[in-house]
Amino acid sequence: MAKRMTVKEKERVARILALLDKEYGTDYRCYLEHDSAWQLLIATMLSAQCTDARVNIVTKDLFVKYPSIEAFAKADREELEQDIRSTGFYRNKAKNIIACCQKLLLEFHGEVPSDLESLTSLAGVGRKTANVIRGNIFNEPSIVVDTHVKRISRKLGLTKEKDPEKIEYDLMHVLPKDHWILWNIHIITLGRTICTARSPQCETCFLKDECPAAK
DNA sequence: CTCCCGATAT
DNA sequence: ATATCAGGAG
Repeated sequence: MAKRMTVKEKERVARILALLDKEYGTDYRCYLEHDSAWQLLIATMLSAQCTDARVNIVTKDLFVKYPSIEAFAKADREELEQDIRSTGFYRNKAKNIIACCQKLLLEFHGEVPSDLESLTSLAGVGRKTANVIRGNIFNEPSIVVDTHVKRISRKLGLTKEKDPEKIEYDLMHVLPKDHWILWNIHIITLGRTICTARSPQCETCFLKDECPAAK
């Protein structure tokens, strides 16, 4: 995406946002169930290459068995691996969760930090997971580039990049700040229902008139 | 770039 | 059978 948007492109983006707001509302609802910052952090770590529905099934029991950061920090690695097995990548995820929680206790007083640098210094926490925490827990305007945001932002012509960090910067220029957090939720909702990766339903999509890929 | 990996839809 | 799922690290 060019650094400067034309007036017409700004208007198109505004129409897209209005259509999304109209269809899905502007209430922010996180798809990963949690009742604390550290729970959302672990749920998001588990969500790598896994559906949010599966993560919610696993975390329902997981957060009963491990009710605190301390519990995860001293967890038996092989036992935790089995507890989270169905989310995939379970060896990496178990190792990362334990190391992450140990570091939270040792270096962050058991509190989930709010800045990008601290968050991404935690094992298994990359830019995407860090931005989920910043947006959801701390209400910091942040763009989360996951598989749906990547695919659909490119389809809509809002970026031509493939690198998530470059996509993030493009979207920061294209989207008004008050829609940064909402963009993820709306695009994920769209991506799970209409604009799926395997068989997008362009004919019935409410964005088809604004989407270059629908023609 | 590769590897990690089970569950599900197509 | 294969592509895909709220990615991250080496």
